[in-house]
Amino acid sequence: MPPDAARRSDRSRRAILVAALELVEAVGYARLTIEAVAARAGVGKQTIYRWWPAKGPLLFDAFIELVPAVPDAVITHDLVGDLVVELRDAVVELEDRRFDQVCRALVHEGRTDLVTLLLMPRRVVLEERLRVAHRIGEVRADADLEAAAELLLGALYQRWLLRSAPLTREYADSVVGLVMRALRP
Amino acid sequence: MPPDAARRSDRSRRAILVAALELVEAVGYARLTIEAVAARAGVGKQTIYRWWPAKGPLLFDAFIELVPAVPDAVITHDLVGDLVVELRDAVVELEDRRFDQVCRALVHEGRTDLVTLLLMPRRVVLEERLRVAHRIGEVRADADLEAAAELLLGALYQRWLLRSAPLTREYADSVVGLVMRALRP
Amino acid sequence: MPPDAARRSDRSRRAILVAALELVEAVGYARLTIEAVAARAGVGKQTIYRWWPAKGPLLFDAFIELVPAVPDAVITHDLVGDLVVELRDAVVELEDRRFDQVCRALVHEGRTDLVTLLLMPRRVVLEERLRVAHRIGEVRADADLEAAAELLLGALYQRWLLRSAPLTREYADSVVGLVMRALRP
Amino acid sequence: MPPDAARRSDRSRRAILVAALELVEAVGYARLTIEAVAARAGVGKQTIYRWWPAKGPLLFDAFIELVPAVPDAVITHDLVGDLVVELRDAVVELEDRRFDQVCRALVHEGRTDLVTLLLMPRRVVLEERLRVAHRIGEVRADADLEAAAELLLGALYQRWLLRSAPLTREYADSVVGLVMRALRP
DNA sequence: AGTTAAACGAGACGGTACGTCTAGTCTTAAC
DNA sequence: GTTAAGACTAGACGTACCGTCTCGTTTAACT
Repeated sequence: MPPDAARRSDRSRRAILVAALELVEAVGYARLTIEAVAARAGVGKQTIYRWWPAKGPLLFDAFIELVPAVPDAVITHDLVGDLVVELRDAVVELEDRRFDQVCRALVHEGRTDLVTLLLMPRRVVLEERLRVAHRIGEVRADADLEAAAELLLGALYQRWLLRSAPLTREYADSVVGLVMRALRP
Repeated sequence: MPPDAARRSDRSRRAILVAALELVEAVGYARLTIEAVAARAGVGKQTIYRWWPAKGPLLFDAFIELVPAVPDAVITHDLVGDLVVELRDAVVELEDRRFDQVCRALVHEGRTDLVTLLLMPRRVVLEERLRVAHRIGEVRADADLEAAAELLLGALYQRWLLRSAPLTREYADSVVGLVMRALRP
Repeated sequence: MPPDAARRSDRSRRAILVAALELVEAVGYARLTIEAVAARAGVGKQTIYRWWPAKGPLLFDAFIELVPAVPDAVITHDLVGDLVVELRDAVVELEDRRFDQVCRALVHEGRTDLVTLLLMPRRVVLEERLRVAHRIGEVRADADLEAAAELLLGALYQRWLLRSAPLTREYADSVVGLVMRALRP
Repeated sequence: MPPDAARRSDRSRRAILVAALELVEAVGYARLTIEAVAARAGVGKQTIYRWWPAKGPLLFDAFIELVPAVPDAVITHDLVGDLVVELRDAVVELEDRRFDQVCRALVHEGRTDLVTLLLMPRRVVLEERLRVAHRIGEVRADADLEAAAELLLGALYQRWLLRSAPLTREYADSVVGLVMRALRP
């Protein structure tokens, strides 16, 4: 029989998500065990296995539920400034241990769906901002805005994942500078 | 006592590396166990633990030893063409299951040193090519070549790791196009 | 609060007892679970736990209620014949899978009270028959009839429980023969 | 691969047997878990599972190894006295908590083979004593000595297993008295 | 050539965590 | 307003690997 979501104990569900998030922050994803989550949540292991197929989705839910979502970017008259703000914000997010641990793990497990849900909002915001700029001629008419947004964030994400160099705010600035050169009319 | 490399059995060493590479290709990094490698190589577990501290370095060695290195890029008079060739080559490399599995795992384990050894050569080649172009004025005098090279590859690496979209040759081309706009005088 | 027997659903009660007996016959006592009984009876587990403290008493009730009691032994003028009939009857009872499973389990759980209720009747019948024989001098005046009855049945019960040898009718006969030698004047 | 008995750690083996016996005495067979045995013995669970298929055989080995075997009965000129001594001895054995728990459990699990190994020695001794008596005419020529030995012990075993009445020394005496009446010429 | 010390194959060991199972209790939706 | 359904806590189950630790057996360098 499949579990009956209607009868689900919200108390247990929340306790599990909280415990999972606390533990992933404390010991990291790799050393986090379902047994420890169950123990800390005061919950039977089966209750976790009943509702989540694996560590990854569990932590995804924990993150989604308990960590506040990124606010929409404000759109001012300063394109470069707005992009810089947005990228710096992304850097801050990547420095959050919980986001870092959960997201890395999902990447590693190939949970593209979940990774996308975590990362996509930033792309959307970036594209929206570029589209506004595009409409008023601040950006080349034939520019591929999607590709540009991907490039902006991709630069950060690559450094973040590969740890090839520190993820500084200056780096974010320089990426914006470089890409803007390619976008300007 | 530290192990005495002089007496090391080359037969066992090679058998281990071959077994490791075959297994990582067959079952992936996560499901690969030292026990399985030892069994397949016809070797005692201790012989592996004696010479490698962990799965990661073992597979790194296996990859380095058994997979042919990428040849240096030729430098022609066609800058865009050369960059495109190099990026397409990188895509081919990322599509090799063994490279993919080993490299992803090293990324995930934070073995930045080893990852760098695997990925850096491409950056170096790219920078060299850009430097030649810079010298002859094909590229803006004030361009940050390091950043540009990182951006070019970063675009690929991010898609590769995040699996956010397919890693096509067309994508490589479009990245070169975009970045070149930022580099031209 | 204690369960209120007045409100008890007789329908559920009977369904539970029937299911329990069918299951114990089908899978044996050890593999019988309360969960399975509840499922087969179309009853909630709690309804079982409300009225029975454990598997043992439940099966005891099931047995008592649904399996016909042993009839009183007929008393003829043939003492040895009567004893033999009675012991052979006991052997038949022990070969009933339901009796065997339930009774063994109760023995193992140390439910002496319930075991006694199941086995005592045979002892009583045997003692009665011996007492008649005693009265008419067929049995030694100073014989301990209780001990004799216990010995007669004990021989069977020990073989039954220990499975040290097959429980045949011949064995029953030989036991009667041996004990009768001790009882005759 | 089957375990290699030659490399077996005697230290662990003994620690396991000791722990098992202590635990079965402390908590009884049913509540004894392999996990607890492993923990108390300071041993990995796998080391138990490697060498024993189940709780039953483990405890059998523990009992056989650590509890002194019953000495052979002395044969004096006093038949009744010798039988009484032997039966009283059996009662003492049955009162040993470890023997009781282990043996009951083996009975319940239907491990007739192991039960036989535990109980048979007493039968053999009894039969030997009766055979001596038979040879010198203390016992009827046509007596079935096997059946007599079984009856003597069966009386005890049945009371022991059924707990139908206390297992006293007086009871042992009275059983000897009754059976002897059947055996005397 | 004989000695000897290290690496070797094998695999048992103490552990950790897995994912599954059953017991017995507690909760909820529906009749 | 009782009951079926079933989710819950608890914890043992038996398995898979971990990384360490002997065992005897090669193997190769130094007498």
